[in-house]
Amino acid sequence: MKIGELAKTTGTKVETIRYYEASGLLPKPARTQGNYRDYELSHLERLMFIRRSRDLGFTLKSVRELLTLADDNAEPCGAIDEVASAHLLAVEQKIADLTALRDELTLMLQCSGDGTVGDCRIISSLASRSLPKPLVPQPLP
Amino acid sequence: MKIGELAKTTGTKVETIRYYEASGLLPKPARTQGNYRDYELSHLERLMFIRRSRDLGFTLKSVRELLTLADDNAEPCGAIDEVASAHLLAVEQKIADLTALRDELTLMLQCSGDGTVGDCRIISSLASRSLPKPLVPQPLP
DNA sequence: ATGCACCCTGTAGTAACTATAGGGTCAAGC
DNA sequence: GCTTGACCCTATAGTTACTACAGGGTGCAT
Repeated sequence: MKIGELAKTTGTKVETIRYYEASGLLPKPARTQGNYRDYELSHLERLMFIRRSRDLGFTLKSVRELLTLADDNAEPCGAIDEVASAHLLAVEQKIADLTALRDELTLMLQCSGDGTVGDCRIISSLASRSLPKPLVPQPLP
Repeated sequence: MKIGELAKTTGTKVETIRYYEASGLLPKPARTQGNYRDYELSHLERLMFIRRSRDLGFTLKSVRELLTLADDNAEPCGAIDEVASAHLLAVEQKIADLTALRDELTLMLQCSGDGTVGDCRIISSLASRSLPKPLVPQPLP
């Protein structure tokens, strides 16, 4: 299997596959007469694992860890659980952070774009540490 | 005001301030006899604006845009509103993506047992299950 | 024999910093 | 007058996870 086929099958870019090989995530495949990479099923499976882990937001460092653990079939499952749990926690923290951020942005945006920059609430809200005065509906001048 | 003081006041690292100057976000300040940067109040205000925007998740590209718009006091507020709204939308998308991701991770972790890697459900879930859609496609703009 | 799609290596670029190396400045204390 | 230490300077390289060339080789059909 040539690299282009592997790329298409796994939905990965050719350059990315070569990058994974260079960083030691994917073992070097055999080469054809013409120096083309020649992949086996095992490469396909490993690449799928990597892609799926990446889709779930694991860093390459974590993927490397997971692969090492997965390679040792006798290893207790706990270590893997730990990596995954830590990641879940990080994701939950990120969601909390972004939700707080969204709320603040929403508040900031309650001013509509009728006036000019001189009295724009968004700008003043960005300029000062705290949000501007609460929005009170006012008749346009 | 020397760079260290500015850094402390705004909660920014000294290197970051120099980086902002190098990338044109913060105007070059005057220099003292000994070639130290000498900042004014205007620099402090501009840096606060930048930091606050960054805290809200705006990219430096967006911050640059906001600063340009904010500098022109006659500019209608609409353009600023647009930048902020687009960002809010991106944040909301990111939250949705991460939430889906969290659910999948949670599901994956429910299968965790006390066996060994050989029959670890997390590993097999990483190895074979495919996602319906890319969950975390792009970083925030 | 020529076109084309594919493959190769190697390098540099992306975002937004952070971290070093190797030096200069300044005020205080002896 | 000299040293110590805290601060400052520039320039360069490293971080993450790729992506994009440049400049060339291979394989197959026409």
